[in-house]
Amino acid sequence: MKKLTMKEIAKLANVSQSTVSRVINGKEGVNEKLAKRVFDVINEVGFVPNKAAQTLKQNQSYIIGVCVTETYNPYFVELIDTLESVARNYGYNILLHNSKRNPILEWESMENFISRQVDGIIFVPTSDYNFEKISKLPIPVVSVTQTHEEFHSVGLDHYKAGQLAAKKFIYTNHKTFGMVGNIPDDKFFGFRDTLAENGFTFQMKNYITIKETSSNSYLIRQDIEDYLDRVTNLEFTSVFTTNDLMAVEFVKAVEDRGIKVPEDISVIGFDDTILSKMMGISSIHQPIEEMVKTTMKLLLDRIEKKVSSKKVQIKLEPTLIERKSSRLK
Amino acid sequence: MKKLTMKEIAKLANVSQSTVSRVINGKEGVNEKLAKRVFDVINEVGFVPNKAAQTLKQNQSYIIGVCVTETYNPYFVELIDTLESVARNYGYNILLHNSKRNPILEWESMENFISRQVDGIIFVPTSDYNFEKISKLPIPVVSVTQTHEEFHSVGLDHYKAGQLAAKKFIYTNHKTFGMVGNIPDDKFFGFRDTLAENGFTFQMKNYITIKETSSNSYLIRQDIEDYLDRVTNLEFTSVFTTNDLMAVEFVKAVEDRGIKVPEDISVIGFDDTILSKMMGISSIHQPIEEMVKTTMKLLLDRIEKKVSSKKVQIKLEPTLIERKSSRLK
DNA sequence: CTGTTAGCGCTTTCAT
DNA sequence: ATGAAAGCGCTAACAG
Repeated sequence: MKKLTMKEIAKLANVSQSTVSRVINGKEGVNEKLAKRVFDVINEVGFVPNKAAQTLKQNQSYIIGVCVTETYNPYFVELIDTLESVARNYGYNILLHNSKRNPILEWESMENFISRQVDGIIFVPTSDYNFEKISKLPIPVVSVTQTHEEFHSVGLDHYKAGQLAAKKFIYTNHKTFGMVGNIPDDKFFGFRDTLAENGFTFQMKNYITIKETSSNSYLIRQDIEDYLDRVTNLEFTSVFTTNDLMAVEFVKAVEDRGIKVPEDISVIGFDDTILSKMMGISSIHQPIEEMVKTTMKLLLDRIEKKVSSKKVQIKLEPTLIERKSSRLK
Repeated sequence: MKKLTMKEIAKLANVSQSTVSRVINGKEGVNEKLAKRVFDVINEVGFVPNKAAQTLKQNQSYIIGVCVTETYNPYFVELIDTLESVARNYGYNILLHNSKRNPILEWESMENFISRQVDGIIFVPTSDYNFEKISKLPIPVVSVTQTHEEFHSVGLDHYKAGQLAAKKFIYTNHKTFGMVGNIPDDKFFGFRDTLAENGFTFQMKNYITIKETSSNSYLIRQDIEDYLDRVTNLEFTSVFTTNDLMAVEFVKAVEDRGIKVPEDISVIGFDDTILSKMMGISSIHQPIEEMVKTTMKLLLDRIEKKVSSKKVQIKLEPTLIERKSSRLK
């Protein structure tokens, strides 16, 4: 195979270059015989048109820029995979970047996207550091996973997810509650508020903080061990974690210390990934397929119909998948 | 932010468009004052050059096409992530495709890569179905993970990996051996041959076949359960699995039937992913970083220096990471 | 040192 | 119905 241009195809088929273009793009009104001759040549030599030239000419690349914050958590991998499939069905390719929770890299990715002429951007924000700049980008942007007022966005209702976990623990007769997470977020507020509404108070000393920089199992485990070393014994019988990685490491850490799950403590994770499935840990399910389809539709509507209007936020419903890590107290 | 062109920057800075180009590309011999004026305008308005135009003009896109076969196995995710990091350090972006083990999709991806003017391709083959066509592509191609004579390729030495597992089992006094995998491959041959060299014969009835289409934990588990239902009791005390997903599902399946790991049976997995780490399963380690760096260097050498020559295969050394799933019989 | 100009491969208008 | 020609944004050869 050699790299070919339409000009050369035109010569081989003995037609003009614009005719080749018409044939390839299925424009009406090309003589059937000519069209066939062109197709034959194309198939024979394996010609594919140069998308850089098409992009330049049409001012549209059929690429969507996707920027995630990490891939260590299988949740994001499933998200990316689904995005790729759905985008492909619409005739788009994905340009994938990983900001690694670094706002500098995040902005670099955005510049790269613009530079590559992507038609739209789907991203998981690192923080609000670049919010203003990103919201001023000259192409449609949708943030995914969590909703933000600054963007079109679709995400799970994290507040409700917290409520769901709290309610489950309360209904199964737990009286003391813990959480594992980074800095308190909507999941925490939902959890805490629901406890409060039911006459319980969340004790901040039962919040196990995982450092923002603890991005893998080993580091998460360290943070949990540090907590466990400090408190000597756990003052709660139920715990809700911010993602499945934390749930897994929490379960392993306490079991190593002779505390039984779920006999001594109930655990509910978050994301419902392969990890919680494998380990039999209860988890809040993320409807990834629905989330991605909604996201893509939102984005393509802005790209194709140029619907701009005001920012829309779409919150999806969490559901709890019960496994063997949680039970009646 | 608005989409801008060099022409508009030129007007704003009151210079010619080629001067803007020179400044952006750091060419020598531009008056400092002019350069500063141009930079100021660029920074003020946030201009980034149109890469589609650059690609068209320079016939080089600084994109590398990457096509993997799946992302359900965390091994591939780590591979992709590392590829992205290393490529970025060299100034390249990654265009990611997933063939899902489907040769039709694989070839579509290759055509897309050519169409997008990627400078080179790194891929994990689905099968040998497209080998001939892919080896004729007009740009450098490297296959990764396993070596193939048809391509420049870098991969682990799978035969040696099989040897390693077999030796471990033999040295720890096992007398009966099993394997879990798709159709027999180099890992199997290394395993079987090493047993033979030590006076053992691998019994094919101890080979648990996982269907090629069983691409997730649930399906793998089904295949294992089918086998277990059929044989009533296991005729081996040691088993080597083709990847960590299989190892995990095997361990869970037998433990559900009251067989203890490692007391009753020793298990060695493959890939040394987060899964085996989490579950404490011994596994053959893949040196991903080394593999990716080697791959990228091989590819960039062909891209930049146009070193063509004959195909080179690079095989990396496997190592065994011992955890608690294997022990002395 | 800087500006003018041609041309990368394509789509699309215009002319025939 | 088909071809000729302009132009997308950029780089680089050429001219001054």
